[in-house]
Amino acid sequence: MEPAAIVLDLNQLRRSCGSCALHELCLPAGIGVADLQRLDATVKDKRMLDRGAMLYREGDKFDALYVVRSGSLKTFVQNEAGDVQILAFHLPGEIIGFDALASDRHVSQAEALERSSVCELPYAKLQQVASEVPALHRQLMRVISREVVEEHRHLVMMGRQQAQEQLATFLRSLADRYQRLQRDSTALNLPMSRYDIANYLGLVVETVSRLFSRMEEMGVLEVNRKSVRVLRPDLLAGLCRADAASKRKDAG
Amino acid sequence: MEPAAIVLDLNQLRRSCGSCALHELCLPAGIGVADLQRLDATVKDKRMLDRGAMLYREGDKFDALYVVRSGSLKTFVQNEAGDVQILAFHLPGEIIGFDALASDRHVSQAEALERSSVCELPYAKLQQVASEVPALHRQLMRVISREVVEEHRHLVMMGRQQAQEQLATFLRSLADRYQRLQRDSTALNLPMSRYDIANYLGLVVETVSRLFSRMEEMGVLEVNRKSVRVLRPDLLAGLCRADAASKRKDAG
DNA sequence: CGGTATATTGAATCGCGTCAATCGCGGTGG
DNA sequence: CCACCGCGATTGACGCGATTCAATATACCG
Repeated sequence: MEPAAIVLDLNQLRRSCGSCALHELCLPAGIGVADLQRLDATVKDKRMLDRGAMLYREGDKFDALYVVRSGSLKTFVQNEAGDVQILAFHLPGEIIGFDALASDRHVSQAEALERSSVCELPYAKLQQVASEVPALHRQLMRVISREVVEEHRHLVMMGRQQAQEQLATFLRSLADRYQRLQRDSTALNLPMSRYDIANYLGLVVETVSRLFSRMEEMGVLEVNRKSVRVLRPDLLAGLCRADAASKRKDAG
Repeated sequence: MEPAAIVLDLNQLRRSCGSCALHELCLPAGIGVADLQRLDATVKDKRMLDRGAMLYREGDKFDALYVVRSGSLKTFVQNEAGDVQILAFHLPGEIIGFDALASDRHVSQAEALERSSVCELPYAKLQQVASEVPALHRQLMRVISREVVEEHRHLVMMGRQQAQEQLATFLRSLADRYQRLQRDSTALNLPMSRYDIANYLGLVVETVSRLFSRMEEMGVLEVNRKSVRVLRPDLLAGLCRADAASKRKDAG
């Protein structure tokens, strides 16, 4: 698959979960030191992905979950006609692949947005360790549940917000995750294209482009292609809320 | 909480998972007979809910999952301003409450759409049994994963389809679930209001109403308030697909 | 340096939301 | 049993926001 040189690099890069910088964001969170070693043993060597490389495709047999270690990925579904809907963008520390648990086959696809690395967690091994380490099981369930909650946010964004609110919400969620990663949450780097952003929000690319321009005029952002500086986080937060009653309050 | 007479009824109605009609759709699916008894022991008495009654609210402490036994519920999130987004409608055999696993508190709400009954699965007990019955664990993971996949469908519907396609897709998904329940999938009974349907799809109630009328004119449906007859399932299926390239094919 | 994909901007169109009026069903009380 | 009331549902007229179509600008990559 990859040149031998790169494979060697990977082996060098191999680290234990215990010493990983993402430790607290990742599966090990809340797991004791002793059990950590057992989890550690299940992690296969990291995989490097070039920009545009697929981590898994729809229909692929499910055999592992993946933790984003560096870089970023997008996950999406695609129908027969080729239409794509992006489900999420994934930053370091985030775990992907849960869609396949139901049917043993992936029903979505994962693609690297830039050169990225992931830790592979073979599910059979993971399950075995989890059966002996209850804390790991709880943690696994928590992580899936977080994904469910995150999708709720996506649904609210698409269903109740208008375009500008959506983009503001998207940027804020990105900023929040930057903060968790100890990055400067006002200096966002957008690894995905405008098309990706538009697709994720259920809009067309022109609308997204116009909104970036408008927010720049308003003095909220400073946009420069993939680099976005948040000049006024307070204003950005304000743009997320629909002040007027949006569409419907309570469906009694 | 409830009158004593009703509580007595509940005790009478108490059935084991093994003899439940929903057996194959519910948590027990794929669990051996021996283990079934252990699962069975964790199920608390059923709860009856009148139309409009809340099963849980946002912020409630998480202590159980629930299986819809009869009737139907809606789950939704609500922001500070009171805006509601309906996440899903739940028919018999479906399990709800997974949103709370992440934080030990519910982040969504569940309300009965009609007089309904649910089986309560206290999570502490469930976890204990699951730790001794690996098959149950796998099944639990599968069920959550199904929820993730179902939300993907909801996202695609909202993000890529226009109003008429959305309503058609909604009706078809309902018909599919009717079929699983061995009900006549061409005679749909909509327990939720037009407001609920509109909210679920990210539309306003007038649009939904107009679409029902239009589909009736087209000869696809026969609509009578809450009762909808599907006259032409083939046409309905056709309405789900956006023939034209909808917004964006591949976000490469 | 040229070719191509990505991004921005403008003008015209249209689908859906908003506002408003009416209908029809279900529950209630006289 | 019927008149009344109230809420959910339907229908029409109108306006706005987002898409569509089209042109141009800018970055990226060989």
